[in-house]
Amino acid sequence: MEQILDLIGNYVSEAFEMAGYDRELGRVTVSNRPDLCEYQCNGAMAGAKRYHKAPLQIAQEVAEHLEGCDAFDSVEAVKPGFLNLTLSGELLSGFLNEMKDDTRLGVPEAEVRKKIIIDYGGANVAKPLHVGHLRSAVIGESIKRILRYMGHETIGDVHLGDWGLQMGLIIAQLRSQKPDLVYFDESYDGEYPEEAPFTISELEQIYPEASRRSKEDEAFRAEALKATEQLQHGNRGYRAVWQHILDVSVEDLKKNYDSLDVSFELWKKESDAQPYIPGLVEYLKKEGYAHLDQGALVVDVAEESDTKKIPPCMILKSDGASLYNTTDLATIVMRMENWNPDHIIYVVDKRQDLYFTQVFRCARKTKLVGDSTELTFLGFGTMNGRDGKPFKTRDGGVMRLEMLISDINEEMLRKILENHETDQNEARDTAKTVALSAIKYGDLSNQASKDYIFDTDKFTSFEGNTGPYILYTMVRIKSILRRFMEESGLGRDELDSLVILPAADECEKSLGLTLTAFAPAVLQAAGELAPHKICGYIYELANQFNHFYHETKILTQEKEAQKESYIAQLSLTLRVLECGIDMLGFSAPEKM
RNA sequence: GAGUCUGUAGCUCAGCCGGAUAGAGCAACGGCCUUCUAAGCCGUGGGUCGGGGGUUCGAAUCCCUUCAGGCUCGCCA
Repeated sequence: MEQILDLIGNYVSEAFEMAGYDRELGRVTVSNRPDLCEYQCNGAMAGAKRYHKAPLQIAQEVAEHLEGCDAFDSVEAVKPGFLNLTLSGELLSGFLNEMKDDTRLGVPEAEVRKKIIIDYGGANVAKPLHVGHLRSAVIGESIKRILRYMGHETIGDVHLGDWGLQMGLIIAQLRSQKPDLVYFDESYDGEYPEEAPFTISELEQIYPEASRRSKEDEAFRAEALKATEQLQHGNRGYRAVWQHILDVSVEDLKKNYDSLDVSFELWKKESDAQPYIPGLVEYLKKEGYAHLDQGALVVDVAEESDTKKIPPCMILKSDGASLYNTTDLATIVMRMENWNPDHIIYVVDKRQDLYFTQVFRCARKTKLVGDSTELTFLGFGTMNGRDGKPFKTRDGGVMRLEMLISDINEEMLRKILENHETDQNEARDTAKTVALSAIKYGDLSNQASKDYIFDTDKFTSFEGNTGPYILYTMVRIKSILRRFMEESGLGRDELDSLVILPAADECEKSLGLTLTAFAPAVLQAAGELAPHKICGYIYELANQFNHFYHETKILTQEKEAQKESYIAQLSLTLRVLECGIDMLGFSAPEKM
């Protein structure tokens, strides 16, 4: 369906044309002075120079042509040359009725359906998720959902870190702790046990211990390096241990991501890209893209327009070993070969900006990706504590994501039980739902690229611009709709066949106008990969509803048609909110 | 040192591809629950948009400069 601004703009453009001006000047925007009008057109001022006329005069001429136009209740040409527009109630209600009958709620589908891989999560095997992983998961999931709503084919890939020295460290450490395990018996040639020789919590202790040890124990470090190499060259026992590490970790990671309502279509790993490396290196050498520099194999990626020197993209270290760059390039090769995406989006810490610039340039220069494939680095800022420094536990350690979530869950449960007498189990479920909204909304309502302060007190206080406020608003609507359905006998879907009448008063009209702004908000969020635009919109809509709710008696409305109109509008409001929070990655409870 | 990002109310943030009186939330203060969930609504106070130039009819927004802070700058990921 048509966008509201286009719909209005057509009338105004028509008027510009009739008055003898370029119809392009008739572009309409939402008013930034709601006290004066609902929509505005600044075209008269933009065209003043071109037509050597006072802007106000142009505006007046255009206004004359709009006189009697039934799309507007009023059209005014004012001061410098603004055209102030107030929509007619009929046009608005007509639009809303069309919107509620549209399964897409008025949001146009992307003109070209693209295949988009979103690389987010950033999890590593054998290491617990910590708060630093929160942003990538939450933002990536939301981006994926927004793009999916736009009609794109989206593929989320967790791109697990399961390769390199970290694996060797774990194996070496395990070997020194439990040397008797069959995996370390080189003469053993039977089947290895199905059961892993460690639990996830043991595994999570092994890595930090190994990491610490490698820094002070040279011999141990050498051992770990050797183990890494042997693993990569197919040592049977090490492979089996590695597989156990993977299995145990992935199971645990899935559990954690589940609790965040974050899911991945692909659980590809760095190791999956390794087979592509030899061919990649060969190709880069053969085509003359790569050359040796200080013993390392590199591809130059500097460009003339650079404002500073961009270092070359390193393919192989001087000792011949591959590195992160190599794996990332190989992953691109793998993705192109298997999925041939139109777009790959990396949701990664913004500190990796320069690094990804190198990788992207390299991939493009060496034609690993074609011109039709877009590569985007979506860098996010650091999640800080209230002191403005990276978020830590009270004693200064790295906080596990699990802890953060359970802290917020508990706090939320406490508040729910404090406010209402409810069933414990029900309250627990509700608390989880609300807590998730608090965490996700708290993150997503900030611009992704900026650092933000994760203030536990603020997020759990759920007042103002927070996830819980949005959910509370939705619960209020659900409650009204539930009662209406009980008394009318109508089902949830049937509510949407009720007709929305022209607004009876100002606050109802405001709500309606805000509803029409859904599509532009989604389009902007999708275009800019900016979930915070969805948050901003949803918050505004929740505000408008709460205002309307306060002013209007809905269920006790005597005129049946009016009541039904209210209900239809509330139902639409709820659907928009549900759609919005779904794009953010959380959902609303029935009660709270 | 170079590059880059950020600087908006006491605090946390929107607004930034130029438009009318710079917006929210928190905190402070004052109202509103016999009536659809008060986790709500309404109101008051609070800003030289870091500073200085410039472009423009018009600048928080664009350009230059300056100050302050963060981050990055080839064999880590």
